Amino acid sequence: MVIVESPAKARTVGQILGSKYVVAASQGHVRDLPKSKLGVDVEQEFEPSYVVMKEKQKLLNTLKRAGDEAKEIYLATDPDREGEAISWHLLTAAQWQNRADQPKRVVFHEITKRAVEEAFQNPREIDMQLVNAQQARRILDRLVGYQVSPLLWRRVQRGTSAGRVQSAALRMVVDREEEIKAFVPVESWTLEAQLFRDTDPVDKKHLFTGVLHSIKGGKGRLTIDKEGDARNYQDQLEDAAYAVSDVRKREVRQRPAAPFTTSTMQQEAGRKLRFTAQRTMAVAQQLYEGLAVGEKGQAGLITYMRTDSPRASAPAIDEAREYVAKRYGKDYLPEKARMYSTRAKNAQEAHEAIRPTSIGRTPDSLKAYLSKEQLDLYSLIWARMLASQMADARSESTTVDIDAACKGSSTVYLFRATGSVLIFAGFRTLYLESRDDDEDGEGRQALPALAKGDGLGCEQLESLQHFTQPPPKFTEATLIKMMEEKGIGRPSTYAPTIGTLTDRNYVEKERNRLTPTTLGVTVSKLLTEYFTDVMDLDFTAKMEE
DNA sequence: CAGTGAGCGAGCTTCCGCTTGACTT
Repeated sequence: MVIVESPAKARTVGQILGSKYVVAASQGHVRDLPKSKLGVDVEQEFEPSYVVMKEKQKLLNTLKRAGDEAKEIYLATDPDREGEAISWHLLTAAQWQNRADQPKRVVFHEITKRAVEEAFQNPREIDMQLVNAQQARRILDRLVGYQVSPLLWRRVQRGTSAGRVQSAALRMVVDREEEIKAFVPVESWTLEAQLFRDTDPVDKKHLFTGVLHSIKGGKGRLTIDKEGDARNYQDQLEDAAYAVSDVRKREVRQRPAAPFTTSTMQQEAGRKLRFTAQRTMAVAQQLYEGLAVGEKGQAGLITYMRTDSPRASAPAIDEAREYVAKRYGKDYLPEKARMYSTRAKNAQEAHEAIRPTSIGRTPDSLKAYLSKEQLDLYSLIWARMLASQMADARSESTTVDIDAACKGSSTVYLFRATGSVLIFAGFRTLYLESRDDDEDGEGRQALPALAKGDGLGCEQLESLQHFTQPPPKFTEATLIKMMEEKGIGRPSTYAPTIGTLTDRNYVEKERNRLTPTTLGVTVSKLLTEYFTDVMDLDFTAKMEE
């Protein structure tokens, strides 16, 4: 008998191993600390007392019976800290440690025939160091959560809660709100000239924008704080003579984004599809478990959706590259396969990236079988994976320096115009990651072909007022991104944690922006004052160490 | 004897991370 965590995974592994094996799923943890009391004896070396989870009792009985009948037992839970602990709990709860034939631990990071077979050729014992690390994590979370929360019931109101992850996330939202409130906008001005080549007709098509950059021969960029200064420059530049003094071009390459992890998928589905993190996960779960597609029956459409790894398996990369070559041609295929690695803190990389189980299953071919939500998310996952193995996009970026010689004085000002033209779309043909800030960025304009010495005309010169902007409020997407960066929470908890913050009435969501409530601010302030260590954003990172 | 109110004790809220399914709307 082989035990994995997820039923869908059990099906796939079962197909790989064949009929001599029974593959069953534990459906996550089967034992935990008791719900109604602390369950940790602080006086006795923090001894935990575990109980079988109520909803898992029947399942555990079934697993135990099947295991007792089996010739051999393989514990094939996920290859991470929690998975190791699940194996140990299964072994202990089913009392298999007394068997003549000890259960063996096997691990694989991808569900391919090769990886699974290799795992079964290299079984090992349960790694108690890893199990103990999990127990420490569990006990610590319980101590913080179950001892600090009651304090809030007494001091603030009943039903409130605190915890290592939720309180750190709450603090980020509260701190951000404070930054926004304390923000003092700083005024600045720019001078923008609408220019044209003096051999061109003066119409909208031939105009381009140059921005006052510096005084020729002076050092550093000109900064203009006040309207009066801007007007002064504008007066000096009245009827100035403009001419190109320098043209610089360089090629800019843009690389595709890595295949999805849970965090990046939640962010991107939030931005592009307006899904909440919870919605994204529910739909992804449906795609993972598979749907009746065509005549082949049930098929898992994507790999596992709770992962912190952007790495795709070698066969999946090969398949994507073949598809790119065939559909887009050789120009769109990088010479070597692209490899991606995680930047996230505390990543355990137990699973692959989130990708289609078969690139050949195009979104178009699934249209008839999927709901709109399923199809939208699948299309995103499919395109993201394929694009990750496509060639860079290449643009030519041009910087033009323009002399503006003032009439009636010897002063020459330097204007600068920047432009960018896409030369080769590469992966952008298929997929472009959206950004959190809406601004498209300057310098995207297409410039006319300019050369040193070209005379220019100025159609219009205007002074523009600007203010520095406060940091933006968090959205679900940006909060999840920040949590992952700081190593707060795990793929399985990003969405539920945001749920907790809203359930507790700590934050409110309005037009996708997260704002702390009075209650949220009160709780965060109180915790920060009295539990500085727990509220320290580095607490989790330090715990990992 | 019925109604009222003070006083006391028991039970409840709560964590994070792994998983799906039962249940409600």
